[in-house]
Amino acid sequence: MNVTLNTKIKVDCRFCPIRHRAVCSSCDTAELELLNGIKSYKSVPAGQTVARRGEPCDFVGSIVTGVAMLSQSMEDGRTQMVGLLLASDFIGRPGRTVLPHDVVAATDLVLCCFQRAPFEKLLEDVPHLRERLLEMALDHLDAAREWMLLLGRKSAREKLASFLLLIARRSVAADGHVRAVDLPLSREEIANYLGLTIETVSRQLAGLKKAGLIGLDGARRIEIFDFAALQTAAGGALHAET
Amino acid sequence: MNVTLNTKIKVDCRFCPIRHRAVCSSCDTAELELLNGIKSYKSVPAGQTVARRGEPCDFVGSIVTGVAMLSQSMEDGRTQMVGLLLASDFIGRPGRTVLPHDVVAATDLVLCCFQRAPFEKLLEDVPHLRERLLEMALDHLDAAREWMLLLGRKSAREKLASFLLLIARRSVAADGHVRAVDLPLSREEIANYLGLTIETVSRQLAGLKKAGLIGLDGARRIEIFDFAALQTAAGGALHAET
DNA sequence: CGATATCTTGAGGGCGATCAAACGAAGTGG
DNA sequence: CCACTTCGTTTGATCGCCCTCAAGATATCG
Repeated sequence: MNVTLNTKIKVDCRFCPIRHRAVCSSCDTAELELLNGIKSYKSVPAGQTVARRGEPCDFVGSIVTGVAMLSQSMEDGRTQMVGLLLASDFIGRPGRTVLPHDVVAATDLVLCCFQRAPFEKLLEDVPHLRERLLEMALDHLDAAREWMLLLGRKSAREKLASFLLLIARRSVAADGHVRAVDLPLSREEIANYLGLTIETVSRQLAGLKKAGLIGLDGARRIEIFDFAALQTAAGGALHAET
Repeated sequence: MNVTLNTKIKVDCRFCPIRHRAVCSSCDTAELELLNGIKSYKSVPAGQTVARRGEPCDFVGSIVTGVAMLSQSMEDGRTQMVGLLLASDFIGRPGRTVLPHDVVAATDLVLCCFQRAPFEKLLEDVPHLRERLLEMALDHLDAAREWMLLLGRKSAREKLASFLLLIARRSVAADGHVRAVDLPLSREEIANYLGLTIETVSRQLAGLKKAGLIGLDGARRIEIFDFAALQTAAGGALHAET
Protein backbone atom coordinates (compact mmCIF):
# COMPACT_ATOMS: atom_id res chain seq x y z
CA MET A 1 0.00 0.00 0.00
CA ASN A 2 1.88 3.01 -1.23
CA VAL A 3 -0.81 5.65 -0.90
CA THR A 4 0.40 9.04 0.12
CA LEU A 5 -1.11 9.72 3.51
CA ASN A 6 -1.87 13.39 3.43
CA THR A 7 -4.25 13.69 6.31
CA LYS A 8 -4.94 17.30 5.58
CA ILE A 9 -7.42 19.66 7.08
CA LYS A 10 -10.87 18.19 6.88
CA VAL A 11 -13.21 19.98 4.54
CA ASP A 12 -16.60 20.72 6.04
CA CYS A 13 -18.99 18.19 4.47
CA ARG A 14 -21.45 20.96 3.68
CA PHE A 15 -19.03 22.43 1.19
CA CYS A 16 -17.88 19.11 -0.24
CA PRO A 17 -18.09 19.05 -4.05
CA ILE A 18 -19.52 15.53 -4.04
CA ARG A 19 -21.90 16.18 -1.15
CA HIS A 20 -25.04 15.45 -3.16
CA ARG A 21 -23.87 12.38 -5.08
CA ALA A 22 -21.57 10.27 -2.89
CA VAL A 23 -22.46 7.60 -0.31
CA CYS A 24 -23.26 10.37 2.10
CA SER A 25 -25.73 12.11 -0.20
CA SER A 26 -28.85 11.09 1.68
CA CYS A 27 -27.41 11.65 5.14
CA ASP A 28 -28.75 14.41 7.33
CA THR A 29 -26.63 16.85 9.30
CA ALA A 30 -26.28 14.60 12.34
CA GLU A 31 -25.25 11.63 10.25
CA LEU A 32 -22.75 13.75 8.36
CA GLU A 33 -21.23 14.66 11.66
CA LEU A 34 -20.67 10.99 12.44
CA LEU A 35 -19.00 10.45 9.10
CA ASN A 36 -16.95 13.57 9.56
CA GLY A 37 -15.52 12.05 12.70
CA ILE A 38 -13.98 9.10 10.91
CA LYS A 39 -12.95 10.60 7.59
CA SER A 40 -9.55 11.66 6.35
CA TYR A 41 -8.29 12.86 3.01
CA LYS A 42 -5.65 11.18 0.90
CA SER A 43 -3.95 12.41 -2.22
CA VAL A 44 -2.80 9.90 -4.79
CA PRO A 45 -0.67 10.94 -7.77
CA ALA A 46 -1.59 9.68 -11.24
CA GLY A 47 -0.32 6.21 -12.03
CA GLN A 48 -0.06 5.08 -8.45
CA THR A 49 -1.78 1.95 -7.19
CA VAL A 50 -4.43 2.59 -4.57
CA ALA A 51 -5.13 -1.04 -3.75
CA ARG A 52 -3.92 -4.31 -5.19
CA ARG A 53 -5.96 -7.40 -5.83
CA GLY A 54 -5.68 -10.03 -3.19
CA GLU A 55 -4.11 -7.73 -0.68
CA PRO A 56 -6.15 -6.49 2.27
CA CYS A 57 -7.23 -2.87 2.12
CA ASP A 58 -7.93 -1.22 5.45
CA PHE A 59 -10.11 1.63 4.24
CA VAL A 60 -13.04 2.44 2.02
CA GLY A 61 -13.96 5.85 0.68
CA SER A 62 -15.16 8.19 -2.02
CA ILE A 63 -13.39 9.85 -4.88
CA VAL A 64 -13.53 13.60 -4.37
CA THR A 65 -11.69 14.55 -7.52
CA GLY A 66 -9.96 12.57 -10.27
CA VAL A 67 -10.43 9.29 -12.10
CA ALA A 68 -9.52 5.81 -10.89
CA MET A 69 -9.44 2.52 -12.79
CA LEU A 70 -10.50 -0.94 -11.66
CA SER A 71 -8.75 -3.67 -13.60
CA GLN A 72 -8.21 -7.37 -13.69
CA SER A 73 -5.40 -9.16 -15.39
CA MET A 74 -4.27 -12.62 -16.29
CA GLU A 75 -0.98 -14.28 -15.49
CA ASP A 76 0.44 -13.58 -18.95
CA GLY A 77 -0.20 -9.85 -18.60
CA ARG A 78 -3.43 -9.43 -20.53
CA THR A 79 -5.38 -6.73 -18.73
CA GLN A 80 -9.00 -5.68 -18.81
CA MET A 81 -10.32 -2.58 -17.17
CA VAL A 82 -13.56 -3.46 -15.43
CA GLY A 83 -14.58 -0.11 -14.08
CA LEU A 84 -13.91 3.60 -14.29
CA LEU A 85 -14.47 5.47 -11.05
CA LEU A 86 -15.21 9.18 -11.17
CA ALA A 87 -15.86 11.86 -8.58
CA SER A 88 -18.38 10.64 -5.98
CA ASP A 89 -17.85 6.97 -6.78
CA PHE A 90 -17.12 4.61 -3.93
CA ILE A 91 -13.94 2.59 -3.49
CA GLY A 92 -13.87 -0.67 -1.58
CA ARG A 93 -16.41 -3.22 -0.52
CA PRO A 94 -17.89 -3.20 2.97
CA GLY A 95 -17.64 -6.65 4.48
CA ARG A 96 -14.69 -7.75 2.36
CA THR A 97 -11.21 -6.57 3.15
CA VAL A 98 -9.71 -8.13 0.04
CA LEU A 99 -10.53 -6.60 -3.30
CA PRO A 100 -11.05 -8.76 -6.40
CA HIS A 101 -9.25 -6.29 -8.69
CA ASP A 102 -6.57 -3.63 -8.77
CA VAL A 103 -7.41 0.03 -8.19
CA VAL A 104 -5.08 2.49 -9.92
CA ALA A 105 -5.18 6.27 -10.19
CA ALA A 106 -5.64 7.37 -13.80
CA THR A 107 -5.25 11.02 -12.84
CA ASP A 108 -4.24 12.66 -9.59
CA LEU A 109 -6.81 11.72 -6.99
CA VAL A 110 -8.24 13.20 -3.84
CA LEU A 111 -9.97 10.58 -1.74
CA CYS A 112 -12.27 10.92 1.24
CA CYS A 113 -11.36 7.81 3.21
CA PHE A 114 -13.02 6.05 6.11
CA GLN A 115 -11.33 3.46 8.29
CA ARG A 116 -13.00 0.18 7.56
CA ALA A 117 -14.08 -0.84 11.04
CA PRO A 118 -15.82 2.36 12.16
CA PHE A 119 -17.42 2.78 8.73
CA GLU A 120 -18.92 -0.69 8.83
CA LYS A 121 -20.26 0.05 12.26
CA LEU A 122 -21.84 3.26 10.96
CA LEU A 123 -23.38 1.27 8.13
CA GLU A 124 -25.37 -0.68 10.65
CA ASP A 125 -26.56 2.39 12.50
CA VAL A 126 -27.27 4.71 9.59
CA PRO A 127 -29.86 3.26 7.19
CA HIS A 128 -29.38 6.13 4.77
CA LEU A 129 -25.82 5.02 4.17
CA ARG A 130 -26.71 1.43 3.36
CA GLU A 131 -29.57 2.60 1.20
CA ARG A 132 -27.36 4.82 -0.87
CA LEU A 133 -24.63 2.21 -1.11
CA LEU A 134 -27.12 -0.31 -2.48
CA GLU A 135 -28.35 2.19 -5.02
CA MET A 136 -24.81 2.95 -6.15
CA ALA A 137 -23.92 -0.73 -6.35
CA LEU A 138 -26.95 -1.40 -8.54
CA ASP A 139 -26.08 1.54 -10.78
CA HIS A 140 -22.59 0.18 -11.26
CA LEU A 141 -24.00 -3.27 -11.94
CA ASP A 142 -26.16 -1.84 -14.71
CA ALA A 143 -23.18 0.04 -16.10
CA ALA A 144 -21.01 -3.09 -16.01
CA ARG A 145 -23.67 -5.01 -17.91
CA GLU A 146 -23.95 -2.37 -20.56
CA TRP A 147 -20.20 -2.55 -20.94
CA MET A 148 -20.43 -6.31 -21.41
CA LEU A 149 -22.49 -5.70 -24.55
CA LEU A 150 -19.74 -3.44 -25.81
CA LEU A 151 -16.97 -5.93 -25.05
CA GLY A 152 -18.78 -8.94 -26.45
CA ARG A 153 -20.54 -7.61 -29.50
CA LYS A 154 -19.31 -4.25 -30.72
CA SER A 155 -16.75 -3.60 -33.44
CA ALA A 156 -13.61 -1.59 -32.78
CA ARG A 157 -15.16 1.47 -34.38
CA GLU A 158 -18.30 1.14 -32.31
CA LYS A 159 -16.25 0.68 -29.16
CA LEU A 160 -14.34 3.89 -29.73
CA ALA A 161 -17.46 5.88 -30.55
CA SER A 162 -19.17 4.51 -27.43
CA PHE A 163 -16.18 5.41 -25.31
CA LEU A 164 -16.04 8.98 -26.57
CA LEU A 165 -19.75 9.43 -25.94
CA LEU A 166 -19.32 8.06 -22.44
CA ILE A 167 -16.57 10.51 -21.66
CA ALA A 168 -18.41 13.39 -23.26
CA ARG A 169 -21.61 12.63 -21.38
CA ARG A 170 -19.78 12.57 -18.08
CA SER A 171 -17.97 15.80 -18.78
CA VAL A 172 -21.19 17.68 -19.28
CA ALA A 173 -21.50 20.32 -16.63
CA ALA A 174 -24.97 21.67 -17.13
CA ASP A 175 -26.82 21.78 -20.42
CA GLY A 176 -26.64 19.60 -23.51
CA HIS A 177 -23.39 19.41 -25.37
CA VAL A 178 -19.74 19.76 -24.62
CA ARG A 179 -17.68 20.16 -27.76
CA ALA A 180 -14.20 19.44 -26.48
CA VAL A 181 -13.08 16.91 -23.88
CA ASP A 182 -9.80 15.90 -22.35
CA LEU A 183 -9.43 12.15 -22.21
CA PRO A 184 -8.51 11.03 -18.70
CA LEU A 185 -6.85 7.88 -20.08
CA SER A 186 -3.80 7.08 -22.17
CA ARG A 187 -4.10 5.02 -25.35
CA GLU A 188 -3.05 1.92 -23.50
CA GLU A 189 -5.63 2.50 -20.80
CA ILE A 190 -8.34 3.09 -23.39
CA ALA A 191 -7.30 -0.15 -25.08
CA ASN A 192 -7.58 -2.00 -21.78
CA TYR A 193 -10.98 -0.49 -21.22
CA LEU A 194 -12.30 -1.47 -24.63
CA GLY A 195 -10.66 -4.86 -25.02
CA LEU A 196 -8.48 -3.71 -27.92
CA THR A 197 -4.82 -2.96 -28.65
CA ILE A 198 -3.33 0.52 -28.62
CA GLU A 199 -2.75 0.34 -32.36
CA THR A 200 -6.40 -0.33 -33.04
CA VAL A 201 -7.44 2.48 -30.72
CA SER A 202 -5.15 4.86 -32.56
CA ARG A 203 -6.36 3.76 -35.96
CA GLN A 204 -10.03 4.00 -35.08
CA LEU A 205 -9.59 7.49 -33.66
CA ALA A 206 -7.87 8.47 -36.89
CA GLY A 207 -10.76 6.92 -38.79
CA LEU A 208 -13.38 8.86 -36.84
CA LYS A 209 -11.39 12.01 -37.50
CA LYS A 210 -11.17 11.32 -41.22
CA ALA A 211 -14.92 10.68 -41.24
CA GLY A 212 -15.39 14.18 -39.86
CA LEU A 213 -17.06 13.10 -36.62
CA ILE A 214 -14.34 14.30 -34.29
CA GLY A 215 -11.25 16.45 -34.18
CA LEU A 216 -7.97 15.55 -32.52
CA ASP A 217 -5.84 18.17 -30.83
CA GLY A 218 -2.80 16.43 -29.49
CA ALA A 219 -3.16 12.96 -28.05
CA ARG A 220 -5.59 13.73 -25.30
CA ARG A 221 -7.86 16.54 -26.45
CA ILE A 222 -10.87 15.50 -28.47
CA GLU A 223 -13.45 17.68 -30.14
CA ILE A 224 -16.81 16.22 -31.09
CA PHE A 225 -18.29 17.69 -34.25
CA ASP A 226 -21.33 15.51 -34.77
CA PHE A 227 -23.00 13.93 -31.75
CA ALA A 228 -25.78 12.25 -33.71
CA ALA A 229 -23.36 10.63 -36.15
CA LEU A 230 -21.16 9.50 -33.27
CA GLN A 231 -24.20 7.97 -31.63
CA THR A 232 -24.92 6.05 -34.82
CA ALA A 233 -21.29 4.99 -35.10
CA ALA A 234 -21.56 3.66 -31.55
CA GLY A 235 -24.20 1.18 -32.64
CA GLY A 236 -27.24 3.32 -31.95
CA ALA A 237 -29.20 3.83 -28.79
CA LEU A 238 -29.50 0.79 -26.57
CA HIS A 239 -33.09 1.10 -25.58
CA ALA A 240 -35.51 0.54 -28.42
CA GLU A 241 -38.10 2.54 -26.56
CA THR A 242 -40.46 3.03 -29.45
CA MET B 1 -45.90 -9.58 -19.66
CA ASN B 2 -46.80 -13.15 -20.52
CA VAL B 3 -45.79 -14.86 -17.32
CA THR B 4 -48.02 -17.71 -16.32
CA LEU B 5 -49.66 -16.68 -13.08
CA ASN B 6 -49.84 -19.89 -11.17
CA THR B 7 -50.45 -18.62 -7.70
CA LYS B 8 -50.18 -22.07 -6.22
CA ILE B 9 -50.14 -23.20 -2.65
CA LYS B 10 -47.50 -21.30 -0.75
CA VAL B 11 -44.59 -23.38 0.43
CA ASP B 12 -43.68 -22.82 4.05
CA CYS B 13 -40.51 -20.72 4.00
CA ARG B 14 -38.87 -23.07 6.49
CA PHE B 15 -38.83 -25.82 3.89
CA CYS B 16 -37.87 -23.59 0.98
CA PRO B 17 -34.89 -25.00 -0.95
CA ILE B 18 -33.31 -21.56 -1.25
CA ARG B 19 -34.05 -20.57 2.33
CA HIS B 20 -30.40 -20.11 3.28
CA ARG B 21 -29.14 -18.33 0.18
CA ALA B 22 -31.85 -15.99 -1.16
CA VAL B 23 -32.67 -12.41 -0.14
CA CYS B 24 -34.49 -13.80 2.84
CA SER B 25 -31.52 -15.81 4.10
CA SER B 26 -30.71 -13.58 7.06
CA CYS B 27 -34.32 -12.99 8.07
CA ASP B 28 -35.62 -14.37 11.35
CA THR B 29 -38.92 -16.18 11.77
CA ALA B 30 -40.96 -13.05 12.31
CA GLU B 31 -39.50 -11.38 9.24
CA LEU B 32 -40.11 -14.49 7.19
CA GLU B 33 -43.73 -14.30 8.20
CA LEU B 34 -43.95 -10.79 6.79
CA LEU B 35 -42.44 -11.93 3.51
CA ASN B 36 -44.68 -14.93 3.44
CA GLY B 37 -47.67 -12.60 3.52
CA ILE B 38 -46.75 -10.94 0.25
CA LYS B 39 -45.23 -13.78 -1.73
CA SER B 40 -46.70 -15.86 -4.51
CA TYR B 41 -45.24 -18.47 -6.81
CA LYS B 42 -45.06 -18.28 -10.56
CA SER B 43 -44.07 -20.93 -13.04
CA VAL B 44 -42.43 -19.90 -16.27
CA PRO B 45 -41.76 -22.38 -19.06
CA ALA B 46 -38.36 -22.45 -20.76
CA GLY B 47 -37.93 -19.89 -23.48
CA GLN B 48 -40.53 -17.51 -22.17
CA THR B 49 -39.78 -13.87 -21.44
CA VAL B 50 -40.15 -12.92 -17.79
CA ALA B 51 -39.63 -9.20 -18.25
CA ARG B 52 -38.72 -7.06 -21.19
CA ARG B 53 -36.33 -4.13 -21.24
CA GLY B 54 -38.00 -0.78 -21.07
CA GLU B 55 -41.32 -2.15 -19.95
CA PRO B 56 -42.42 -1.73 -16.36
CA CYS B 57 -42.30 -4.84 -14.21
CA ASP B 58 -44.63 -4.90 -11.24
CA PHE B 59 -42.88 -7.54 -9.19
CA VAL B 60 -39.49 -8.60 -7.88
CA GLY B 61 -38.55 -12.03 -6.60
CA SER B 62 -36.22 -14.96 -6.26
CA ILE B 63 -35.55 -17.93 -8.48
CA VAL B 64 -36.55 -21.08 -6.62
CA THR B 65 -35.55 -23.51 -9.34
CA GLY B 66 -34.26 -23.14 -12.89
CA VAL B 67 -31.98 -20.80 -14.81
CA ALA B 68 -32.80 -17.35 -16.19
CA MET B 69 -30.82 -15.15 -18.56
CA LEU B 70 -30.31 -11.39 -18.54
CA SER B 71 -29.50 -10.04 -21.95
CA GLN B 72 -29.08 -6.84 -23.84
CA SER B 73 -29.32 -6.43 -27.56
CA MET B 74 -28.69 -3.86 -30.24
CA GLU B 75 -31.10 -2.67 -32.88
CA ASP B 76 -29.59 -4.93 -35.54
CA GLY B 77 -30.15 -8.03 -33.43
CA ARG B 78 -26.71 -8.57 -31.92
CA THR B 79 -27.30 -9.94 -28.44
CA GLN B 80 -25.10 -10.22 -25.39
CA MET B 81 -26.05 -12.13 -22.30
CA VAL B 82 -25.09 -10.03 -19.29
CA GLY B 83 -26.05 -12.34 -16.47
CA LEU B 84 -27.03 -15.87 -15.64
CA LEU B 85 -29.43 -16.19 -12.73
CA LEU B 86 -29.58 -19.44 -10.81
CA ALA B 87 -31.59 -20.72 -7.88
CA SER B 88 -31.67 -18.13 -5.05
CA ASP B 89 -30.72 -15.23 -7.34
CA PHE B 90 -32.85 -12.12 -7.25
CA ILE B 91 -34.84 -10.72 -10.16
CA GLY B 92 -35.68 -7.07 -10.43
CA ARG B 93 -34.37 -3.88 -8.96
CA PRO B 94 -36.00 -2.25 -5.97
CA GLY B 95 -36.63 1.41 -6.67
CA ARG B 96 -36.75 1.03 -10.43
CA THR B 97 -39.80 -0.39 -12.13
CA VAL B 98 -38.16 -0.46 -15.56
CA LEU B 99 -35.44 -3.01 -16.17
CA PRO B 100 -32.38 -2.17 -18.31
CA HIS B 101 -32.32 -5.63 -19.92
CA ASP B 102 -34.49 -8.57 -20.91
CA VAL B 103 -35.07 -11.48 -18.55
CA VAL B 104 -35.74 -14.81 -20.26
CA ALA B 105 -36.20 -18.29 -18.85
CA ALA B 106 -33.42 -20.63 -20.03
CA THR B 107 -35.09 -23.60 -18.38
CA ASP B 108 -38.46 -24.00 -16.73
CA LEU B 109 -38.57 -21.66 -13.78
CA VAL B 110 -40.26 -21.48 -10.44
CA LEU B 111 -40.22 -17.97 -9.03
CA CYS B 112 -41.01 -16.69 -5.57
CA CYS B 113 -42.47 -13.27 -6.38
CA PHE B 114 -43.21 -10.24 -4.27
CA GLN B 115 -45.44 -7.39 -5.34
CA ARG B 116 -43.20 -4.41 -5.79
CA ALA B 117 -44.91 -1.92 -3.49
CA PRO B 118 -45.21 -4.04 -0.33
CA PHE B 119 -41.73 -5.46 -0.84
CA GLU B 120 -40.19 -2.01 -1.04
CA LYS B 121 -42.02 -1.09 2.13
CA LEU B 122 -40.63 -4.19 3.83
CA LEU B 123 -37.15 -3.24 2.65
CA GLU B 124 -37.39 -0.11 4.75
CA ASP B 125 -38.57 -1.93 7.83
CA VAL B 126 -36.39 -5.03 7.68
CA PRO B 127 -32.68 -4.18 7.73
CA HIS B 128 -31.72 -7.81 7.17
CA LEU B 129 -33.35 -7.70 3.78
CA ARG B 130 -31.50 -4.63 2.60
CA GLU B 131 -28.28 -5.97 4.01
CA ARG B 132 -28.58 -9.22 2.09
CA LEU B 133 -29.67 -7.46 -1.08
CA LEU B 134 -26.58 -5.26 -0.96
CA GLU B 135 -24.36 -8.28 -0.46
CA MET B 136 -25.95 -10.07 -3.40
CA ALA B 137 -25.68 -7.00 -5.61
CA LEU B 138 -21.98 -6.69 -4.81
CA ASP B 139 -21.42 -10.37 -5.53
CA HIS B 140 -23.06 -9.98 -8.91
CA LEU B 141 -21.01 -6.88 -9.57
CA ASP B 142 -17.82 -8.85 -8.93
CA ALA B 143 -19.05 -11.65 -11.17
CA ALA B 144 -19.93 -9.21 -13.94
CA ARG B 145 -16.45 -7.72 -13.76
CA GLU B 146 -14.79 -11.08 -13.97
CA TRP B 147 -16.91 -11.78 -17.03
CA MET B 148 -15.69 -8.53 -18.58
CA LEU B 149 -12.16 -9.93 -18.52
CA LEU B 150 -13.41 -12.98 -20.36
CA LEU B 151 -15.30 -10.95 -22.98
CA GLY B 152 -12.53 -8.46 -23.57
CA ARG B 153 -9.39 -10.51 -23.41
CA LYS B 154 -9.90 -14.25 -23.66
CA SER B 155 -9.66 -16.41 -26.79
CA ALA B 156 -12.56 -18.54 -27.95
CA ARG B 157 -10.94 -21.63 -26.49
CA GLU B 158 -10.40 -19.93 -23.16
CA LYS B 159 -13.96 -18.67 -23.15
CA LEU B 160 -15.38 -22.14 -23.60
CA ALA B 161 -13.14 -23.65 -20.96
CA SER B 162 -14.07 -20.88 -18.53
CA PHE B 163 -17.75 -21.41 -19.23
CA LEU B 164 -17.58 -25.14 -18.62
CA LEU B 165 -15.74 -24.60 -15.36
CA LEU B 166 -18.34 -22.06 -14.30
CA ILE B 167 -21.17 -24.49 -14.96
CA ALA B 168 -19.32 -27.37 -13.33
CA ARG B 169 -18.50 -25.33 -10.25
CA ARG B 170 -22.12 -24.33 -9.82
CA SER B 171 -23.37 -27.86 -10.26
CA VAL B 172 -21.29 -29.13 -7.40
CA ALA B 173 -23.56 -30.44 -4.69
CA ALA B 174 -21.21 -31.27 -1.88
CA ASP B 175 -17.57 -32.25 -2.26
CA GLY B 176 -15.03 -31.47 -4.91
CA HIS B 177 -15.66 -32.65 -8.41
CA VAL B 178 -18.62 -33.36 -10.59
CA ARG B 179 -17.70 -35.34 -13.67
CA ALA B 180 -20.79 -34.85 -15.81
CA VAL B 181 -22.95 -31.76 -16.22
CA ASP B 182 -26.02 -30.87 -18.22
CA LEU B 183 -25.64 -27.52 -19.91
CA PRO B 184 -28.63 -25.31 -19.12
CA LEU B 185 -28.09 -23.32 -22.31
CA SER B 186 -28.38 -24.00 -26.03
CA ARG B 187 -25.44 -23.34 -28.34
CA GLU B 188 -26.89 -20.01 -29.35
CA GLU B 189 -27.33 -19.00 -25.73
CA ILE B 190 -23.79 -20.05 -24.90
CA ALA B 191 -22.60 -18.00 -27.86
CA ASN B 192 -24.50 -14.98 -26.60
CA TYR B 193 -23.02 -15.46 -23.17
CA LEU B 194 -19.45 -15.69 -24.44
CA GLY B 195 -19.58 -13.09 -27.19
CA LEU B 196 -19.04 -15.68 -29.94
CA THR B 197 -21.00 -17.33 -32.75
CA ILE B 198 -22.67 -20.73 -32.47
CA GLU B 199 -20.23 -22.19 -34.98
CA THR B 200 -17.24 -21.15 -32.92
CA VAL B 201 -18.83 -22.56 -29.78
CA SER B 202 -19.40 -25.87 -31.53
CA ARG B 203 -15.88 -25.98 -32.93
CA GLN B 204 -14.22 -25.16 -29.64
CA LEU B 205 -16.21 -27.82 -27.83
CA ALA B 206 -15.12 -30.31 -30.47
CA GLY B 207 -11.56 -29.11 -29.99
CA LEU B 208 -11.67 -29.58 -26.23
CA LYS B 209 -13.06 -33.05 -26.80
CA LYS B 210 -10.31 -33.92 -29.29
CA ALA B 211 -7.76 -32.66 -26.78
CA GLY B 212 -9.13 -35.15 -24.29
CA LEU B 213 -10.25 -32.60 -21.72
CA ILE B 214 -13.95 -33.27 -21.99
CA GLY B 215 -16.44 -35.76 -23.37
CA LEU B 216 -19.61 -34.90 -25.25
CA ASP B 217 -22.71 -37.01 -24.87
CA GLY B 218 -25.35 -35.49 -27.07
CA ALA B 219 -25.53 -31.73 -27.40
CA ARG B 220 -26.16 -30.86 -23.78
CA ARG B 221 -24.37 -33.41 -21.65
CA ILE B 222 -20.72 -32.71 -20.92
CA GLU B 223 -18.23 -34.85 -19.06
CA ILE B 224 -15.10 -33.29 -17.66
CA PHE B 225 -12.07 -35.56 -17.71
CA ASP B 226 -9.31 -33.23 -16.59
CA PHE B 227 -10.16 -30.30 -14.34
CA ALA B 228 -6.61 -29.05 -14.03
CA ALA B 229 -6.07 -29.01 -17.77
CA LEU B 230 -9.40 -27.28 -18.27
CA GLN B 231 -8.36 -24.67 -15.74
CA THR B 232 -5.18 -24.07 -17.70
CA ALA B 233 -7.12 -23.92 -20.97
CA ALA B 234 -9.33 -21.28 -19.36
CA GLY B 235 -6.35 -18.98 -18.95
CA GLY B 236 -5.29 -20.03 -15.49
CA ALA B 237 -6.45 -18.86 -12.11
CA LEU B 238 -7.32 -15.20 -11.89
CA HIS B 239 -5.71 -14.40 -8.61
CA ALA B 240 -1.95 -14.45 -8.67
CA GLU B 241 -1.92 -14.94 -4.93
CA THR B 242 1.67 -16.01 -4.67
C1' DC C 1 -41.95 -41.03 -41.61
C1' DG C 2 -41.54 -36.32 -43.09
C1' DA C 3 -41.07 -31.44 -41.05
C1' DT C 4 -38.58 -28.20 -38.40
C1' DA C 5 -35.18 -26.91 -35.19
C1' DT C 6 -30.68 -27.41 -33.48
C1' DC C 7 -26.10 -28.73 -33.96
C1' DT C 8 -21.84 -29.91 -36.59
C1' DT C 9 -18.54 -29.47 -40.18
C1' DG C 10 -16.35 -27.24 -44.15
C1' DA C 11 -14.41 -23.36 -47.12
C1' DG C 12 -13.18 -18.65 -47.55
C1' DG C 13 -12.74 -13.79 -46.14
C1' DG C 14 -12.28 -9.78 -43.02
C1' DC C 15 -11.24 -7.50 -38.84
C1' DG C 16 -8.25 -6.73 -35.45
C1' DA C 17 -3.73 -8.54 -33.48
C1' DT C 18 1.07 -8.75 -34.12
C1' DC C 19 5.46 -7.25 -35.53
C1' DA C 20 8.13 -3.35 -36.89
C1' DA C 21 9.44 1.26 -37.76
C1' DA C 22 8.74 6.19 -37.86
C1' DC C 23 7.12 10.23 -35.59
C1' DG C 24 6.36 13.75 -31.92
C1' DA C 25 6.64 15.79 -27.39
C1' DA C 26 9.03 16.45 -23.11
C1' DG C 27 13.19 16.27 -20.50
C1' DT C 28 18.53 16.20 -19.97
C1' DG C 29 23.02 17.64 -20.50
C1' DG C 30 26.70 19.65 -23.26
C1' DC D 1 20.27 26.29 -28.70
C1' DC D 2 20.91 21.87 -30.27
C1' DA D 3 22.08 16.55 -30.02
C1' DC D 4 20.25 12.78 -27.62
C1' DT D 5 17.67 10.46 -24.92
C1' DT D 6 12.84 8.36 -23.47
C1' DC D 7 8.13 7.49 -23.73
C1' DG D 8 3.70 7.66 -25.87
C1' DT D 9 1.53 7.76 -30.23
C1' DT D 10 0.97 6.98 -35.12
C1' DT D 11 1.43 4.45 -39.30
C1' DG D 12 2.58 0.45 -42.20
C1' DA D 13 2.74 -4.62 -43.53
C1' DT D 14 1.46 -9.15 -42.55
C1' DC D 15 -0.74 -12.92 -40.07
C1' DG D 16 -4.21 -15.53 -37.75
C1' DC D 17 -8.41 -16.06 -35.24
C1' DC D 18 -12.99 -15.89 -35.56
C1' DC D 19 -16.99 -14.58 -38.45
C1' DT D 20 -19.67 -15.53 -42.45
C1' DC D 21 -21.83 -18.29 -45.68
C1' DA D 22 -23.25 -22.86 -46.92
C1' DA D 23 -24.17 -27.86 -46.49
C1' DG D 24 -24.72 -31.75 -44.03
C1' DA D 25 -25.83 -34.32 -39.76
C1' DT D 26 -28.61 -35.12 -35.71
C1' DA D 27 -32.42 -34.43 -32.80
C1' DT D 28 -37.32 -33.46 -31.66
C1' DC D 29 -42.07 -33.79 -32.65
C1' DG D 30 -46.27 -33.97 -35.31
